Amino acid sequence: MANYLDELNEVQKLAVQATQGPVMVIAGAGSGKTRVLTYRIAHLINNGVDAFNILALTFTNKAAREMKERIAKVVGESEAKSIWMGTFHSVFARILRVEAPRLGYPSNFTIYDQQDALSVMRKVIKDLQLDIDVYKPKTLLHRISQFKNNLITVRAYYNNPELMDADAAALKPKTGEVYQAYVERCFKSGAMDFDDLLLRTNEILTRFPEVLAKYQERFKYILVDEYQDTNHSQYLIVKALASRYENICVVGDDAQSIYAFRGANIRNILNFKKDYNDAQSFALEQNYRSTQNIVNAANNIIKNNRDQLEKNVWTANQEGNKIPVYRALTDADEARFITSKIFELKMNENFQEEDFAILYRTNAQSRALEEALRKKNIPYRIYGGISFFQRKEIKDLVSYLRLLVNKKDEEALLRIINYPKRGIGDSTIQKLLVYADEHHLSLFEVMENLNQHGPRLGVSSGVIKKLHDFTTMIQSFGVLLKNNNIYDLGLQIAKQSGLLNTLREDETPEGITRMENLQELLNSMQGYAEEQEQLEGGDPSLQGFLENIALATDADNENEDSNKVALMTVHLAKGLEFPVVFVAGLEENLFPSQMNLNTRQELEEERRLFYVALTRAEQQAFLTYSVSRARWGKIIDAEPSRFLEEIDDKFLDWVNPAPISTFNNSGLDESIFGGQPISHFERKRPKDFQKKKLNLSSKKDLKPLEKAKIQQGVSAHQELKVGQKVIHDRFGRGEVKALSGEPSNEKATILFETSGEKNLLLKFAKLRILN
DNA sequence: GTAGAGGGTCTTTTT
DNA sequence: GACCCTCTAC
Repeated sequence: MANYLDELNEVQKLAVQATQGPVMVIAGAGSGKTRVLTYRIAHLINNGVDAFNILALTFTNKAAREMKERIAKVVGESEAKSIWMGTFHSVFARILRVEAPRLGYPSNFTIYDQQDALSVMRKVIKDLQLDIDVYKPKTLLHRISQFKNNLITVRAYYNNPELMDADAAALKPKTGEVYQAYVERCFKSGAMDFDDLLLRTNEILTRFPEVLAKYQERFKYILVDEYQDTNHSQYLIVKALASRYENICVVGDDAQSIYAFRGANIRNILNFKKDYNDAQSFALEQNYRSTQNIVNAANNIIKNNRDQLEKNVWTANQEGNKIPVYRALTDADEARFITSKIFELKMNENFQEEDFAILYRTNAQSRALEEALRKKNIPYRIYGGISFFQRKEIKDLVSYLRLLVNKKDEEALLRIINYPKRGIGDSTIQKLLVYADEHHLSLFEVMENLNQHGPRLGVSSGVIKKLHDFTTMIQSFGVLLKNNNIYDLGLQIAKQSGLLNTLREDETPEGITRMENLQELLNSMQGYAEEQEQLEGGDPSLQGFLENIALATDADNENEDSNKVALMTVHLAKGLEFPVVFVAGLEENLFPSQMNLNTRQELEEERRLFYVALTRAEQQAFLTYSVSRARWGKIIDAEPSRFLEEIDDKFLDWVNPAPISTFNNSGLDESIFGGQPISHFERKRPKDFQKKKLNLSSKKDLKPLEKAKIQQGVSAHQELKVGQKVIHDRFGRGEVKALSGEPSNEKATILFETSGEKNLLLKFAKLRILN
């Protein structure tokens, strides 16, 4: 147990041993960051620091859990348990359970997720009678999130002419009113959204010095992982808590800051030394994860960014293979390539499914990949997307539970008041809402006192009865809550509310899945209760369970140790590593995203994202792009990502630069650009062509021309002649027997030596001509 | 009060 | 192609 220091290199060791005062660790990709954090905490404890005085903030729940396990191995289970370790959101939610009443929130406040927040926002905009096309709920929610993350409260907003002018200029002069109404509505429901968890923590630490002092004393040693991704609100919390003892250690990598859209401020890490003059800093530069080729290629990419701290990531690992770059014709083709590579590597090199990850920029890209994986019977798991707890059937049952914990939770109530159907329709609900508002009551308070309020609602006695029945049912669940564990409670609610029956009636495959999901939720309730009961200081309560799932992410779902290919966005892959990584969809407007091309900062973030993607790979990386892709249900053209050209060709292996049957897109008027036929040249010297083309693409004004070349450059008619010998990836050698079809849809009849005669669509068949 | 059809919008990433 | 909203018919 004492020899953990021997497992560290010199710099790592110094970072672990510098226990006092502010410390910054800049940790390059794969440089053993987690190891340093883990051993640093262990080292603190071994040197007499009370585990109880340590606060460690991580980016995901999973990271916290894993670190805790590793620490337990060094210092023992019971010590490790006392450390406060978790995400900002979960740690401060826990603190707010105690402290939030100071701000008028109930201690059993609900945590509104994105869906809830969106739904509140829609109602707010409707209430204020604003044009929903101008006041877009999502946009406003994002704007308000920015306000909150910068500690701009409603009042601060109204005191800030610049912000108000900006919103007025954006034709949204009522933004302040929306903000205010949104905040009030959440408050009335006893609910906090994600940003509130940080904002309200800040508010409490600022307004109540005695509370601040309490937590400063408690958290004498603070560690923050992924510091480059903290936002201003998080930054201020850390700063306040650390200001007494200044035993703060931040770990991160500016090159991996990828959450600006969520308010992350890369300046926090860039300016750490200004915040703490006497800060020691350490740079971990040796990469233990990846091959030289991967590390070098990644360095090629990131050096194009202007805003960054000096560092030189290197590795002593073996050189490794070059990184294949595959040019696909369609997204399906891309998926096919990836899956066949997986298949091949599994067969030939003894890889397991779990050794592979397929990373992409947007969740929507998973579809084509899934289809291809299913076709080849390769087990996979998708991370992210719609998480389990966001599913309708799950949220329905959870809403019953939420209402039990917090009767003011309006989102929950409105979701279930008429689901399953019990004849309480929109007009009734509207009347209830208006009445509750006028009398400053919550909806449920009105419903609990129907004797008093019922006659004044202006609804029929039949409806009153229905409302009464619903209220009685909820109250009876409240009784169950007192006498049962949460699993039994959940089961009873599912039965008595009619949810279970409604789902059972639906015998479609989707319906059956929903049923299974509900069962899964109940299982997880049981699992949670059992686990927490065994845990010292555990919280087996319903409230604890709800908080847990509100802040859970998909990646946290430790779904047994199944052997599956992982599919996820690059964002989700941060902090993970895989022997073989595919980065798919390396196309302009996709990666980098078209939304992030407006400023240098945005583009640099996309570049960091690509850097993160590539550095996930240990032994082998593959990069793929497609010249056409289905988006918005339409097929659109695509050009290779500018990031590909940023990597030196000596690290890359262009797999199939120019198949003769180029995708021929008819959407663009080819006559505009004219066209010298360049196809001949392309085919003979594919690599040069690639290079040239990519270089061209960096010059903006040449883009249209370059595009035109891709589209009409290599017409199959120019290339293919009857009698020509060709080779096909799957069918092998053959001879062209006939050509037919429109220019955009040409077909060739080819007699293959082994597979017989085939009729192939040239835009999909990858043929090479044999001379 | 409900169900189903049709039409418009949207997707970049997430605690 | 998914989702949400609105409209229409019962």
